[in-house]
Amino acid sequence: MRNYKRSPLMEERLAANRQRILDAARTLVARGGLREAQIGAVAAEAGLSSGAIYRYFPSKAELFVDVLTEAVRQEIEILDAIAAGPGTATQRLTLAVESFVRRALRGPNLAYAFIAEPAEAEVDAARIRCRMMFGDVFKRLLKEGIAAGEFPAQNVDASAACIVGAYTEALVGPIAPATRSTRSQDRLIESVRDFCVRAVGVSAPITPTARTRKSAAKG
Amino acid sequence: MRNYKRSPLMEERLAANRQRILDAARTLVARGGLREAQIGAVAAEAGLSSGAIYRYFPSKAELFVDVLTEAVRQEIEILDAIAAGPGTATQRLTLAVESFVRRALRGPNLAYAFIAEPAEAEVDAARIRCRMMFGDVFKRLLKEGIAAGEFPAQNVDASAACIVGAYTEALVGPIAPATRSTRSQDRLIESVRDFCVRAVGVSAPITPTARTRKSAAKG
Amino acid sequence: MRNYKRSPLMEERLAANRQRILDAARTLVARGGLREAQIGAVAAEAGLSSGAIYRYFPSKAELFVDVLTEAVRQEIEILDAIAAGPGTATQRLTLAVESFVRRALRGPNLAYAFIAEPAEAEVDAARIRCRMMFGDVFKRLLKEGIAAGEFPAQNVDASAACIVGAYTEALVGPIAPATRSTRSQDRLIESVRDFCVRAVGVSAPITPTARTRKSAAKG
Amino acid sequence: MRNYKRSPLMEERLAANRQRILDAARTLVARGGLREAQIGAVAAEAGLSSGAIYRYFPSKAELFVDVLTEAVRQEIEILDAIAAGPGTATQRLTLAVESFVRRALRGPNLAYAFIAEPAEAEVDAARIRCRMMFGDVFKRLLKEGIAAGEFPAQNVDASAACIVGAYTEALVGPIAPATRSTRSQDRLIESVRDFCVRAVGVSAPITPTARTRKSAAKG
DNA sequence: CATGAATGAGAATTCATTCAT
DNA sequence: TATGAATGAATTCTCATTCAT
Repeated sequence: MRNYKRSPLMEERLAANRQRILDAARTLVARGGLREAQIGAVAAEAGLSSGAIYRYFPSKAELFVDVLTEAVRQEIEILDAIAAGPGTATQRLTLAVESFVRRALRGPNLAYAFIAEPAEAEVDAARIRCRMMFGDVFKRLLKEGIAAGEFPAQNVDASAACIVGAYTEALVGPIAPATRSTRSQDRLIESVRDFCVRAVGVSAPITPTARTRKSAAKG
Repeated sequence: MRNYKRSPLMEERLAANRQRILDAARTLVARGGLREAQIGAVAAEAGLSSGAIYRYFPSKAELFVDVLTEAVRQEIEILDAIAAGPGTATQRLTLAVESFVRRALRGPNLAYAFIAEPAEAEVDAARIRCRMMFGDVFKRLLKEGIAAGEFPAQNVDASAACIVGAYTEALVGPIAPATRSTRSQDRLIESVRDFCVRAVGVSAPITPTARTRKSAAKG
Repeated sequence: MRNYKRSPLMEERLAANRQRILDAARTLVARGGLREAQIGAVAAEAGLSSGAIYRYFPSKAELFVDVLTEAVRQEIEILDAIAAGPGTATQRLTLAVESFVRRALRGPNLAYAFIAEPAEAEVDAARIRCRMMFGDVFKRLLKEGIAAGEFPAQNVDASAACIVGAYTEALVGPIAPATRSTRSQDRLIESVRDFCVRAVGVSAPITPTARTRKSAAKG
Repeated sequence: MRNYKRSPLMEERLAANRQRILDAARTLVARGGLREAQIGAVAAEAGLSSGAIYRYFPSKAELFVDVLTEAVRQEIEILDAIAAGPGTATQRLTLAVESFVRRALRGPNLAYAFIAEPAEAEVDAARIRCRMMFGDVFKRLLKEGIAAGEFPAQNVDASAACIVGAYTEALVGPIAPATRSTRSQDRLIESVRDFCVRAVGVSAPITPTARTRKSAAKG
């Protein structure tokens, strides 16, 4: 508790340890869900002792809140970049959904655990907050599109939530097994994307060419 | 030896107990997720001892499989009735989604359990089966609508999953707190319904009047 | 508790029930050991309810004490008859051991459970008493044989216990699997018999012919 | 990461704890059989928490397998040394039995566990193995004695089992209470020893003097 | 600061025994 | 008297958290 002689070197080391713990937790959740991510296992994966975890996080719940928050922040940043980018609202929505879905398919278990798996109340609350953050991105896009006359008037809260729910189900639900060919994954992504775009009221969804996708969507 | 006292009265009492256990489990899951629904808590909620639970269900896992199955069977029946009823595919899809959403907003929020923790393998398997059952109803409707020229060609598996996911999220997600006015609930229901109908490619979703609704949709 | 109108018919019926319970318990112990012989299982096997067991026996422990005692009494009677019968001490010891071993091999699991398997303290105490009863038969024979000059002087308590222990091990121990040919069982019986007879000091054990055996040993 | 504190001191402490657990289990089994030796009781006897047991042993069954194995290994080593030592087969058999019996009479009455309840399958299997190991020592001695013409031809499997059974009964049976004078213990030991030696066919068992015993038998 | 052994509060499940019907 | 549903204490094992080294 007393800050005696905390050199920059030590500071760095501590930050590195903290990150290692977060990474370890994330890895384990992705591998086997929260159920498998016990403190002891996280510590082992991080190359630390279980006691050490409590130097960096006050409890298991707070650790996983941080893991979740960190994981989601990256996604949000990417979505925000797309939403703030060039193009019509329709184009940006299309890209955003596609990017979101595509990235989620890469680490399905992490997405699964954090989107769907309940945990302690604290973690659960964080999960809800994260879903809201995702929804907000889409909500902003919807508002813009409606203002621009691209989409019909609608309950943007509901539509945003529906978008998040739609791809979540399509990804973690029964039709989304982990072992799929790239091609079939592509088709799934496109299907979900088109579903969402149609849902907001675009009668003829655009289908970006590969080139368009490459240049605009990083995810 | 002789069935001295296997009276209809007792028979009734047993059935009532079984139902009380199922209801208690359902209530607890709705309240705090599977995590909070321990055998002891379920027993207390049902007004029985924990040992008694095992007279009616061989294990915790099987109890919750039954809870899920029972809850879902009711919904599926109603959805099936609507899907098999009169009207265009568009009309029936509209009604089905609306009915589904409306019912879920009532009563304990069991929908939550559908995306809940993978818990024991047995429960998880049941969860997946249930989601697929829901999806199948919508899938059939979609196929009919496409055949009838009402909806554009699309990946019906993905679209069905998206519909299930969309309303699930809208119900259990951040925008669906239990304490809302009837009016705002109605608006939410209509928003989700319209989202889904648009999503399958109907450019101008119908908005059934209250009278139409009353006469056709029971949920 | 009050003896109101206990007809002879009822009396008979109660005795029959009691015996059925004892038989059921014995059967179950023989089948799977005390571990498998729960009150509920005994009741089912006896065609009664578990509550009924407590009309006839005050507790599980006392039931099994009775089962044990009854099972052992039969054996003791047979052994006593042999011991009190004709022939030299050596001949009678030979027959007694052989009879004992032979009968035990018929229901190996019952013998096993009651000779070897510990249980509640009460049952355990009864088990000890039974072993002593067996030992006493041999002890008497030993004393007679020593008095007659057939056996050398020895600690008859120890020798009697050793005889009981010797065949117990040979029967329930690793070399006594249940599935054996009659012939190999016969050889085992003879080996144990000869071991015991030699052990008490008979230098050249007799080997009774089949005829001798048939006529003298009932077991 | 770095093994900061894996000091020899801690290493020692862990080994001591492990041994304390084994000793505690052994004590409890000797006192009241496997039935009384629950994890909680073992932990208390060892001065640890029940959770700590699982740091040293993966399950209750494996703990007791280890208890049995450890107890038996010591005995087998001593018996083997005697069997491989100098002297005629008769002399060595005499010493082996005596040593075995003598040691069993000391210390906690673990011999009991050798005929104890089939408990978990794992423990049971270990129990059978241990009995066979004891039997094998005697079997080898018997074979040598027969080859040397000291003992008559006989079923060495049965005889070996009988020897193990004889002293087991004499030790754990009704005639062997723990509270006896040294003198009466000595007499019991000699009686059992002579019984076994006679049993394998030695007509005039030797009775080693105290001096012979001291010099040859350590147990 | 790091370690990991130890803790101990649960959690699911079993089963002898009781008691209302 | 017989029934068998209900009880609840007991048991094994888990794992987040603490703390002596």
